[in-house]
Amino acid sequence: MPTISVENYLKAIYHLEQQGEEGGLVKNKAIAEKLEISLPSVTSMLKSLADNGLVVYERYKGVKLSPDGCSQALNVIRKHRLIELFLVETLQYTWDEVHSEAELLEHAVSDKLAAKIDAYLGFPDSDPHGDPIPSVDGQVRVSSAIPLNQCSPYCTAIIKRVLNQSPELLRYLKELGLVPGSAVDVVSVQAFDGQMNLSVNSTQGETSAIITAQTASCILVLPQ
Amino acid sequence: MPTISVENYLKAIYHLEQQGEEGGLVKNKAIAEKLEISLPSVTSMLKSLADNGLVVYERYKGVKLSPDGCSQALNVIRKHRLIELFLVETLQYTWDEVHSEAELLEHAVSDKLAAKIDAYLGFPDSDPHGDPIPSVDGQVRVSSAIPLNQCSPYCTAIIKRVLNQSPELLRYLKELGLVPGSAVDVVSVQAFDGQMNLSVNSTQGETSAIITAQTASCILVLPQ
DNA sequence: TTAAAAAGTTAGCCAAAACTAACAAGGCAA
DNA sequence: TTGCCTTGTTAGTTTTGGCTAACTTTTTAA
Repeated sequence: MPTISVENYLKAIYHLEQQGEEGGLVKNKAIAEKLEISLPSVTSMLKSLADNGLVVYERYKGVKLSPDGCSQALNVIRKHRLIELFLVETLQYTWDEVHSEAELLEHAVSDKLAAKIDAYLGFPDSDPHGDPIPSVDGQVRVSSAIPLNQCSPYCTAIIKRVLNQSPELLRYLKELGLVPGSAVDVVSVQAFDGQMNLSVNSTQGETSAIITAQTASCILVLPQ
Repeated sequence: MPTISVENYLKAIYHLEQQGEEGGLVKNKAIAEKLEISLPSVTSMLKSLADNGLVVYERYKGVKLSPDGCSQALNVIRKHRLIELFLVETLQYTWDEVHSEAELLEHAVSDKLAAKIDAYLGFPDSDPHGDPIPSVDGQVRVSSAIPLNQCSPYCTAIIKRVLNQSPELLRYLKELGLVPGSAVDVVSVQAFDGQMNLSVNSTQGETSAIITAQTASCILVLPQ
């Protein structure tokens, strides 16, 4: 069984692979920053992961997950997301609280418990942030959702996912009704800084919101 | 925050203090056996725990928990038992499966999560085995229940607790209806080996069971 | 093209928590 | 009381996974 530390590295590498360009290696620096660990520590861990066949490591270039490493990463991410949804569904956690709890629990939940949670929740597609829940065999549903800041005025779209785990941001978005499932109309976009004026149709009714391009880039939507 | 290893030592010392005589020190050997760890490892950890004020350690004699160590032990045990009950209540775990899951999860559950589980379960007194759940401030309800093997023929009693986490034994007892809440009548006791012939009144109805004195000693009952 | 900055590596260190081997203390039986 | 067996301790090693300091490679910008 991999250690907690190994699981965290695999998860970090997986996430960084997702956000980097197709086929590119993940840089050591990026891992160091994500895990808040020194660069030499990363180098030494990558060697060890490579020795164990979990990553393919090219000196001075970076790493990518091996098939084995990828499936282990997905198993942890699966648990993380199942836990998040479970905490919201059963214990009335809010979507800004669950990430940090899941970050600890993901390493202590057995495959059996994950399967029970999955069944209890009715085999859900995604967690409270809209992040897809990998299946037991490592399949991840892909989505064609795009960042909201790429939408033009008069565009109408449904929010599918929020790519940020900051509790402050999540509380702010919830306040504005900007949560998965809500519909947004792009009323206008500031030419010079991309600030967006939105009309939001959420469970809280019809409201309006003004957010920065930066914030909008974390919100993935499916234009209608 | 204490490490998982430290939490396990504190928990083991607590349990051994409970089963030893009042005021006696817990022997290093007992800890080593309980945690399946070598004696020198125990010695060195006890020194470290003593340095951190978690135990009072007397060389060559043994240890006892300090007030601080005791409250930390109880906090872990509280989480363990809440998790056990939660798994049974929400995810249809059986009482023989929960101990090993809780053994891992107890170190990853935050105080906040424990409090939410506690509230969700309606502030329960005890876990599925009848073990008392310590309160947040470290209070443990005491019970006057006695081992079933100390009961005489014609005695009628209610099962309060089972002092054993072996899945095999637990499945066997469940089969016989010997679970907390069931009523037992002692029909007869073998003079030479203490084997007990019981009449059991459980949710499965009226049945009979023959168990060894050893097994009976794990079953705590309140005579009526 | 080249020098400086950034990123990556190596070497060496530390702490936690395990281990074995060897020695010391304590307790029981003859 | 003595001697042996059990228990406990010390000393020294290992593994994991961090760290800093110093050096090397790669990238970037002048």
